[in-house]
Amino acid sequence: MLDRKFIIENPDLVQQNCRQRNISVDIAGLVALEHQRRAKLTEVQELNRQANEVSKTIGKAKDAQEREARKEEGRRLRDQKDAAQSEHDSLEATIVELQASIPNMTHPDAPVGADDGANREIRRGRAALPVFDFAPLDHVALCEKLDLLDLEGGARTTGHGFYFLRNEAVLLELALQRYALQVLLPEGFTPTITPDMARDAIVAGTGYSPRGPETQIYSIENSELSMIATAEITLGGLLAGQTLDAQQLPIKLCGISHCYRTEAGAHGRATRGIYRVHQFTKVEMFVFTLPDHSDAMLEHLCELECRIFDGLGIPYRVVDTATGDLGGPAYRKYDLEAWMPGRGDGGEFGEVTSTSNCTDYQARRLNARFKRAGEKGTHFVHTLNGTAVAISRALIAILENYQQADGSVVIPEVLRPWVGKDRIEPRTN
RNA sequence: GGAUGGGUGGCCGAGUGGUCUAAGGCGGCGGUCUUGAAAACCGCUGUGGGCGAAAGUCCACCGGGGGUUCGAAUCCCUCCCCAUCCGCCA
Repeated sequence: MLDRKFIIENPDLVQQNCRQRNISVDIAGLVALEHQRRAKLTEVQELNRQANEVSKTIGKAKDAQEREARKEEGRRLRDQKDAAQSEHDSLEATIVELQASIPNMTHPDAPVGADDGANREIRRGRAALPVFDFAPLDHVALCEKLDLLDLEGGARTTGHGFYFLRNEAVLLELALQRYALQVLLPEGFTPTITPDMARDAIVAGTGYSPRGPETQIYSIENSELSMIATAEITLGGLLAGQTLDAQQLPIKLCGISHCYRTEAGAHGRATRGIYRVHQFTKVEMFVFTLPDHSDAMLEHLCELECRIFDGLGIPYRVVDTATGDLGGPAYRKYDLEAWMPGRGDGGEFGEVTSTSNCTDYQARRLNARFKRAGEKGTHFVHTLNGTAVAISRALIAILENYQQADGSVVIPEVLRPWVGKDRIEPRTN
């Protein structure tokens, strides 16, 4: 959520930002409503003040008759106040709804454009695109040969979009988690395993809608809990409502969780295999910083993501996400797209990680603040999140890039200590 | 899941319908005194918001939400959390 004062004071900037981000919001209308609301608030406060004054005189009233007269006056004032208050509250509700639909402001260097076609490639990974002297398979075919994945079983027990991992796929999942931690722990991240469910209020505070037709989130019936779509939700929620000392920042967490996504509205873009699934495991970085430090921290998170994929030896490109393609909370976002030889016709890049600087947009809704010693008042922290490893997609990239002519898949060197072998051989039985 | 007791400012803790404008203490900040420090003494002390050029002033906030009342930290409902005991359980 943007700061309301900022919106009121900079309506043109905000309106222009909305246009660039493909969001239609009537900022002038919001400003007019806010002025009405403030006038109403002043009225409420004045009535409240008068009513409080009357109440104080009742205890000191001389006799029963005066007491009754004062009570009557108090009742009258409170009724007036309640009426004004409910007018105020409905204005407030309208404004909040509008305000929540306004996306974050945008980094001046982010490419301007309507959709992902305007995303700007800013970097390539160290590994070159693989050259195969045979026709490379996609991960579904590879998994079948190597007995790594049971999509039918997933569909039977749970539904389309769920899967069983088997054999070396399981070892790879665990190895990827350990590898990600190995890279992140020396960087000062606190390893964390978070709940896979969160209160709806926390889900909403992080910027996701827990319920409703458009939701990406599974919710638990007869409860106020939802399955998390990313550990960003629980890690961000961890400091909801807290006020930190400035010296405690930055707080760098890396959280391991399962992620559950309904993928509502994505059925038209259904993809083969485990590229788009309802459940996967992810190691997520989440950082709370001082406002001055969030730009540099975003670069750092991006650099860590690159380090992880360079270490895996997977070719990738980094794109600076265009204004029209940014999610609401992001001020700037870098996506890391890995080369997936089995995707599309002769290989395509597919998104494997994403890192965003949400500035104070998420913190405002979460009410996560910091305080500088000796200074009056508090400020909102900045929050950033970034994928260290989303297992299902990393798995696709590894299997497809490391496949060999004989149908085997070589294990990336950095994972071998945890997988315990160099290569996944086709099953012969 | 059941029973009981709790949740009050940065912290401890008093407060069962109206001088609560939340006692008292600790901590912190400023001052007096001192060569310096300590002690002692004096003053200050949270968050959000409205109006105002400012000084200031007003409103809200005692775990969250709702209710009763002219008036709620205090009474009622509900939810959350903590502690202890019991049951169940990997």
